[in-house]
Amino acid sequence: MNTNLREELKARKQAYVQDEIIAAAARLFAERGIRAVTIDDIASSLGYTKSVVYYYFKNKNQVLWEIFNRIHEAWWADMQAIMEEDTPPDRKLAALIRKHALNVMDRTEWTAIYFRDQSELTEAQQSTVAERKRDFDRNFRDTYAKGVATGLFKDIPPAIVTSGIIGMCNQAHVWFKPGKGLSAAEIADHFTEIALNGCHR
Amino acid sequence: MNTNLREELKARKQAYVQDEIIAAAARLFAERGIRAVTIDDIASSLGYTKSVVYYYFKNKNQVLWEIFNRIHEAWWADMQAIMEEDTPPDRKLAALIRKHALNVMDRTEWTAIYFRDQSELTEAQQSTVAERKRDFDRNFRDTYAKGVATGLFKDIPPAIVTSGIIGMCNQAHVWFKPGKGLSAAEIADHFTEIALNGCHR
DNA sequence: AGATATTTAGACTGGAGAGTCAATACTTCC
DNA sequence: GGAAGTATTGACTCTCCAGTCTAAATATCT
Repeated sequence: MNTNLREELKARKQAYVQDEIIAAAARLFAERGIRAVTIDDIASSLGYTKSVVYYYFKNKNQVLWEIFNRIHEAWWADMQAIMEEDTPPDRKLAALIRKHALNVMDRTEWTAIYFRDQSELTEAQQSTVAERKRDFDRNFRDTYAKGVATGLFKDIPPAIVTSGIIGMCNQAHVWFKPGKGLSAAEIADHFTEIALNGCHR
Repeated sequence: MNTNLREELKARKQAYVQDEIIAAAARLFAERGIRAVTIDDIASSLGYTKSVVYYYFKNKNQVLWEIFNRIHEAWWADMQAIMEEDTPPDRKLAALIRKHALNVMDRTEWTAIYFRDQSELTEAQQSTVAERKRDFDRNFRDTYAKGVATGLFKDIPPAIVTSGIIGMCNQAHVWFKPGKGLSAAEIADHFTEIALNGCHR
């Protein structure tokens, strides 16, 4: 009778284990790259056997794809929130940069996987990623272009400026170590300052 | 009798084929990542069989390591030349940025491999790479620090500023496509301008 | 308790690919 | 022409790993 309730409970429990597996996989993938990580590695890093992973995921690709989806969901939600604010281009750009820098440093593993293992996705998945990336970049670009139009920013091709700025943030995943040196927030602030200063008219 | 001459000729010929193999490997590695490229792939992209590659290289790792060495040699030589010039910090930093941006865009494959496949090297090779990277970064950092000391640059931790700037250049390997949009030189100039403007006091 | 649904273990298959080896082709030199 | 040195081939081995399958263990419900 309570079959609905049971299904729900089951789903919640499964979601929990899936999260666990994804987190473990992300750690390993980021460190060594997908191809160098076996399903056994993922499982045994959690004290499970391979079969458990295959019980919760269809195959290796699905684990990876889930990671990509989570990256996107998190980044995109944050970006949407900022885009909806009614602020002038310079403040909006500052917010975008700061948030992106923080996101990268908050989850350096995700960023590492995103850049390193994109080619391991299927063609279809890769197009989806490309599309999402276009949307992401466009928000940066449009914000910059608006700033140029209102005389706030230097008249440099928006695609170049924003690619540079986004790149500055992205690469932080390589060198940023939490707990060493400046905090993520401090670094994000510096980056924002440098970038805005750099393109301010 | 002309054994010296012959050895030399042989060496030159072998070096030529090795270059060919390395170039082919670099193209493939950059596109798909080391683990996804077989020795057969490399060989047959040149019309050879696997054995030819094994005739010229001990194993897959040596091909990769040779690529890393060439990246380093090229980048380091360029950097040395700039460091030896007797110019003020701001002009020196500008030259470093411009050159690095150009190097990245000139050989996007190399940069892709450098960032993506570093973990495929042996421990010892990885330490060597880390050491070289430290030297590379130090030149940027010291130049910036000098600029701060002479009041040219903002007083932001040099490691942060320069990591940001280097990152901006590095990431260009992901999106730069020669022949599309601005040229590498134009982009390098814009980056230099943005960066210098960004940290100028 | 016992029936049913869910989760885990472990053994197995099949394919792919790194690296080896012995045999063959091609060059160069005398 | 033939001997020594150089380059190339293709068949073979051996290991590793993704993914499957069956059976066992555990939890849940009545």
